[in-house]
This record gives sequence, structure tokens and C-alpha cells, in this order.
Amino acid sequence: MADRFERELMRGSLDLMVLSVLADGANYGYLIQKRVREASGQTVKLEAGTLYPLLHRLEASRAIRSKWDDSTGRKRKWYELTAAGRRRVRAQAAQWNQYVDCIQQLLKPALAALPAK
Amino acid sequence: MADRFERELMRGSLDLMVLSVLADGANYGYLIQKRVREASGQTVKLEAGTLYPLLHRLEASRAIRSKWDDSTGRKRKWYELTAAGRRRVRAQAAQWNQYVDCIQQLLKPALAALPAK
DNA sequence: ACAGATATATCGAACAACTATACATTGTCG
DNA sequence: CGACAATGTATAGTTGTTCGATATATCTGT
Repeated sequence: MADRFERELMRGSLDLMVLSVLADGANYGYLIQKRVREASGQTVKLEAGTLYPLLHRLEASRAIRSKWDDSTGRKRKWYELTAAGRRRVRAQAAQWNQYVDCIQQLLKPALAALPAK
Repeated sequence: MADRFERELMRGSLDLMVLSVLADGANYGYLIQKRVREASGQTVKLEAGTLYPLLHRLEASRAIRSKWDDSTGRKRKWYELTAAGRRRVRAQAAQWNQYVDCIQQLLKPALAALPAK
């Protein structure tokens, strides 16, 4: 992330980011982290210390479910959406769009009122 | 706000909301609150206990500046953007757009992968 | 006179995110 | 072969934001 704002900005929508990644298919922590990083053009660095507690919270709330994979040398914990999780992605995506519209409505007149640069 | 998610969602972008309102012209707390509420179609309720500390933070960081108006019966504290505040609105707006794009990139394949409903 | 809207403010609780740290394995480069 | 980077998950402690509750005071309509 470029600076402090970008960090703060993410607060509250990290859930949606992670759920979105999992909606696209089962995945494990480290890869989820990379996926988010790439989707943001390297600007959003979802730290491990943020991601793992978040995954645990999502699991505790039954939006996702996990399963260890010990078959390979590196132990990986795979996560996948539950039915409730899928409902949640749809609901949160709808709210996200609504929220974006709201910000746009405030931002449009604001930028128009600001001097060109 | 409808539910818990919407509340969490706002975290981190309340700054931008308030700064946007002020970019559109000087304003005072109570009206800022109503403006945000209306822009969101009544879904975002920016609580007084959230707004006033936020305004104080913004003032402490010199993005805005305040002035009491005692000329009318009701005392109002007017806020306006500083030059630094205007720069901040532009910068944060740019970051916001970038961030929205990022979420969209994650959300698009996610929704495509989910069953129709 | 009273209720409800206007208007600002602060405190404490709850909680999310970050930093730092820990630990173990695998691949790479010299 | 030894060091270092990358892979992979996890937690403890700190900080900061948001919220609900509460306080205070004025104005308007009934």
C-alpha cells in the first residue's frame, strides 16, 4: 500500500475481498494473500497477521470451512465457502455497490468544486 | 444502516465522506451528518459519537479548520477545508477509485462463479 | 408546558488491523 | 553444504476507530 490512507481504506471490506476470492474457488491463506495483492496491482498488501485472524473469524461465523492438507510437504489449510458464505458474498456485494454509489454521490460535487489542481 | 456489515464497511472511508462534503462548501456537524445520510438513501447513519471525534481528528491533522458561529441562537461550529485538506480530498479520491477497481476485479469472477441465486 | 428537532461533546466498551514474533519446511544460489 | 529467500500458518500486544449512552442547551410547534 502506498500510504496510511490506503491501509485505513481497506478496513471493513477485507471480509468481502477474502470471501470474493473464495467464491472463485477453494483456496488457502498464502495464495489468497497473493491473489489480493495481484488484483490490486501490488498496492494492497494483506498482511499475514491480518489475514489469518480474519479467516478464523470467518470460519467462526460459519461463512467458510477449512480442511488441512498434509499430502504435500507443506501443510496447507484449505478454505471454502459454506452455503451461508455464498449468501453472504451476494449480500455484501450488493451492499458494496450501494456504498460505492453513495461515495460517488458525495465525491462528484466535491471534485467539481475543487480547483482543477 | 441495514445490518452489521454496512457499519463495518464504512470504516476507513468516513474521512473521505466528510472531506467530500466539506469540499462542496463549508458546513457544520449536524448538517454534514444529514448530508451523508441523504446521499446514502438513508442507509448510512453517521452517528454523532462518530462524527464529532472524526471532525476533531481531521482538524488536528490540519485537513480542516473550524470557527464558531454564535450569531444565531444555536451555536454552530463551521468547518472548512484547508489547502492541505483539498489536496487530501483529491489524493484520497484517486485512491478510492483505485481501490474500487481492485474490489471489482475480485468480485466479478466471484459472482460469475456463484450459482444464479 | 412539553415534546421533538437542532447542535455539539465526551466516555467506555467492543473489536478490527497492524507490527512483531514465532516456527517449520522447501527451493535456490554461491 | 550452508545461507538465505520464499512458502505456510499462527498468536500476542498495541493502537485506533466506531458505536451506544449520556450530557447539555436552544428553538419550534402544539
